[in-house]
Amino acid sequence: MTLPEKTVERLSQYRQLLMRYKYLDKPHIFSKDLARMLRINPVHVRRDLMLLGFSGSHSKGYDVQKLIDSIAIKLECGAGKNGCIIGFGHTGRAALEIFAENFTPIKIVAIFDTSAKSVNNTFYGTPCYSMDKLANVIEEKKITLALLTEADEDLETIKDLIIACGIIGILNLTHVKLDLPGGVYLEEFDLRTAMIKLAYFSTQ
Amino acid sequence: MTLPEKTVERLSQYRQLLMRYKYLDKPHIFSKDLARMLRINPVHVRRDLMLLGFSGSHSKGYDVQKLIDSIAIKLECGAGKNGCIIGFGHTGRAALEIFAENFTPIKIVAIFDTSAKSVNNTFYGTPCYSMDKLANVIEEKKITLALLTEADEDLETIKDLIIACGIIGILNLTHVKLDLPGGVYLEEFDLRTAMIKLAYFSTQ
DNA sequence: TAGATTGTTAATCGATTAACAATC
DNA sequence: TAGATTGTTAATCGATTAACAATC
Repeated sequence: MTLPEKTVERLSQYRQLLMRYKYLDKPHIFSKDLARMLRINPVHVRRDLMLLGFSGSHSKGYDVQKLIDSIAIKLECGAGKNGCIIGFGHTGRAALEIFAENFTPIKIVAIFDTSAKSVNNTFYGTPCYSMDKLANVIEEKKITLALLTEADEDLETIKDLIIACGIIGILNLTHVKLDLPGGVYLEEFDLRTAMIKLAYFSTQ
Repeated sequence: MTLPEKTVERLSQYRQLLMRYKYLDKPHIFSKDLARMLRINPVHVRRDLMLLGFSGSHSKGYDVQKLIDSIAIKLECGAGKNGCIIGFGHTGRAALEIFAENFTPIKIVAIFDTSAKSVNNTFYGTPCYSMDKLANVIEEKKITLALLTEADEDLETIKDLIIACGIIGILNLTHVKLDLPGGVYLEEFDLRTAMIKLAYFSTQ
């Protein structure tokens, strides 16, 4: 049974937060404390954990380590997935830093770029390939997720190519709208649109 | 009357798209064509424009130039707003590039960073200041929007300071959750969470 | 008139939250 | 028992979309 989108978002955040919390050596946590740290409603926490199928205790709250494990099992589906970064400008570099410095269930195993300066070098241990290696590397390394940033090449062409090679999830950080076949999941974020929303709602 | 969030997002995208479309010298456009280019439902377009108070013609569709102007007036509230970037790592640089290369109603007029390499230089014409200038520059340049990226300093302290100086909209690109007083609008994007969502839903 | 399009309402769907029973 | 918390249902709210009248 598939979890709602927002529940998945929050579960991922509960886990991130609890990973740090557990060093406080408190073995249990109440929904209201978890909620306060994430600035959300405690009912959200309890409902999300109910959907996860995780139970707490009326007197002690939720077992921190068990909850971390339970979320990990559900979200990681047992094993980490391989991802790649396409386009190695500032956005691509920012993304790589985040994945290099933090434990996440996704492992970035390849970078693709057109610039001669980057190609054939490694960054945080991740090799950068030229664009014409896209198909080969994605297939060889069994990469299923792609983080798409502004690249010099035509995005539609890149998109068709990577989907043909086995990419089933794309995070599109460019301003270009992509037309995807069924079976490929898309997540998008457009900085420009976010700022315009901000400008509008901050003065309402 | 305040527009729904999603309508504001789409209006901003209609405008971006039409700015390019108008060079095709087609003075009018139908809702279905606009919708197809943005991969959305034509009803969305018509409903959004209804909420904007913009009318089309049954035979010709919508006047492109008039629609661009009408969205601009609504979203820009008459004048561009000043924004700043706090933290000038890769994320901050990626953002600056986007705002330098594209016309948007938001003008980035200051960058703040701790690194001696960046401070006192200008990037795409935008000056970079040291963090201790935050309060002064925000007040002097009448900056109301802030784009927050990972910085060395404590984010809670920065947040309290900039709100006291007049910031009313924050785009938080860090993984830290911010607690904001009423009257300050918040927009957030967390790359890690987005990738985890992608990993989960791409295999459902 | 027939066909295509706009404009608008009502139905549907998902996310949030109020309410409250059950439990410790 | 009283008080606090979990677990769950039902109500509410916002976003999407189906349906259709009005218009060219």
